[in-house]
Amino acid sequence: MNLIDKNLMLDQNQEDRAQSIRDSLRDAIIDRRLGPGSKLAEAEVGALFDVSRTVVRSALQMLAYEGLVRIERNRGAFVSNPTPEEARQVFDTRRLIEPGIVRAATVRISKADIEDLRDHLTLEERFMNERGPAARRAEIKASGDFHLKIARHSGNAILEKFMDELVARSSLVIALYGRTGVSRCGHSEHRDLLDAMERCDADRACDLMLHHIDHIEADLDLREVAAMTLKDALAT
Amino acid sequence: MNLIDKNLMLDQNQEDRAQSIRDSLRDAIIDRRLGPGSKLAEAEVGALFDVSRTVVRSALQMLAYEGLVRIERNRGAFVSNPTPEEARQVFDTRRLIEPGIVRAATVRISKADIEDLRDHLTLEERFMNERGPAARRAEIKASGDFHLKIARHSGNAILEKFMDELVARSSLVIALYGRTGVSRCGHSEHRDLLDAMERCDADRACDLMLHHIDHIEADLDLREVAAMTLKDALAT
DNA sequence: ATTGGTATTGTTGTATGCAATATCGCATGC
DNA sequence: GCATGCGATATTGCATACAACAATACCAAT
Repeated sequence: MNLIDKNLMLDQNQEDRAQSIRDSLRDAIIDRRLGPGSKLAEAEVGALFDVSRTVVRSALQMLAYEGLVRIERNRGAFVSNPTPEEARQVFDTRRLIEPGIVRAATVRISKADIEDLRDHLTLEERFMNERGPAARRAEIKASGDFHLKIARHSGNAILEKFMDELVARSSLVIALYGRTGVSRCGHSEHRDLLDAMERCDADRACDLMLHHIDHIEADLDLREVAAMTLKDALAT
Repeated sequence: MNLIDKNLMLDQNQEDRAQSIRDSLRDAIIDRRLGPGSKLAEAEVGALFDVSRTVVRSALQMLAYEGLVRIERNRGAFVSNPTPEEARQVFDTRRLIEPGIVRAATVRISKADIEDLRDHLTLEERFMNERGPAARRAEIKASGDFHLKIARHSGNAILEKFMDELVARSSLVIALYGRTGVSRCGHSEHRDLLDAMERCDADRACDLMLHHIDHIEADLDLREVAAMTLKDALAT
């Protein structure tokens, strides 16, 4: 018993600071408090979190690996601005894997977890009915979280990680190319999806998920964005 | 440990050194020159590549992010040894995304690229007919590369990255749980797959890919491995 | 012989210093 | 007025120093 207690204590005490900085930055990017292109200076971030640049660097590299941040040598880290092509790839990938996730989750999810998701939906709807940019951000965040919660019930940690990345990148894409900011129909679609899952109708749930992703993408305006620097233009 | 390719290092003069160290370690893990559980001490790796621990640390963190290395706080980095459950998740995920990759690649691939893949197949077969552990390693590496090359023709960089991770993790899994080391039927299956792609028969290609993945997984012995330390046993 | 405790050694986590590189401001020339 | 060149400034890349922690060796006691 001494062994176990000790291990638990250590686990709780030692929270990884780089990890928590990563999470904070990640949330800020997904919430659009940090827009695409924003500079993330090591010293500045370090001062905010009261850590050295070493730790900040580590956090930035994680974000770079999942594509939320672009690191340019000797220039620093910037919040990514995905091209329309990258945006398409994000949604193509989601179309490929989310139906499988929904199928797995439909089989495994419990009644209690369905209830939890229903609570989440009412939260989404509350944000939907509020006005203002803060509510808009909360709405987008909650909408992504719905997809992540489903992934968490797929029983597959790898798929879960992939979805983390895809949902985060989707948020960036919507920030850049979204027309209405978030599609109006999104939430009734979430509800229909959940209903199908509750009925254990996996085929229907997959179908709804596919159309849902299509609708999210249809709300984007993926024409090449105008203001491109010469440098970026030549980089392609 | 003879991991270093001096020529490669010289090529990368100004390029990102951490990246090239990551690639070298990655190859060594995939090639099983570094077996699951091996300790990767920062100072040791740094001495081999003639860089400071800072750079090594960055490389190790990348590998940890893609699941090839496990970093334990204050203890260091070790080559992962995936559990049977993780192994199943790797193959479940491959079953989910590789058919889509093959479908996309079948549409987009050119005649010349098909030829290139055919050359790759003859290489695989050569390794298959050789004896000895070096040939075995080369065979496994080439087999994974076949899947990666197809992913590279999907036209989707995100899927490509996901496949990089999945193929690397598969190699680890096969190293741990493989019976014959590499399935005998694998290469004729590769050839059949390529034939279907050449005929632009995407449905057939998807089907072949699914069965191919099943066959790889069927060659594994995923019963719980015996020798578990008490510490690991309590960690679950 | 085994357990428990303590000193020693080695390794990792983080901060910081220095060199290399990019960025910005300013002056100069056209 | 605008562009160009140059020096000052700021920021990153990397190595290293030191602190914190874990692993090991060693010794004493039962």
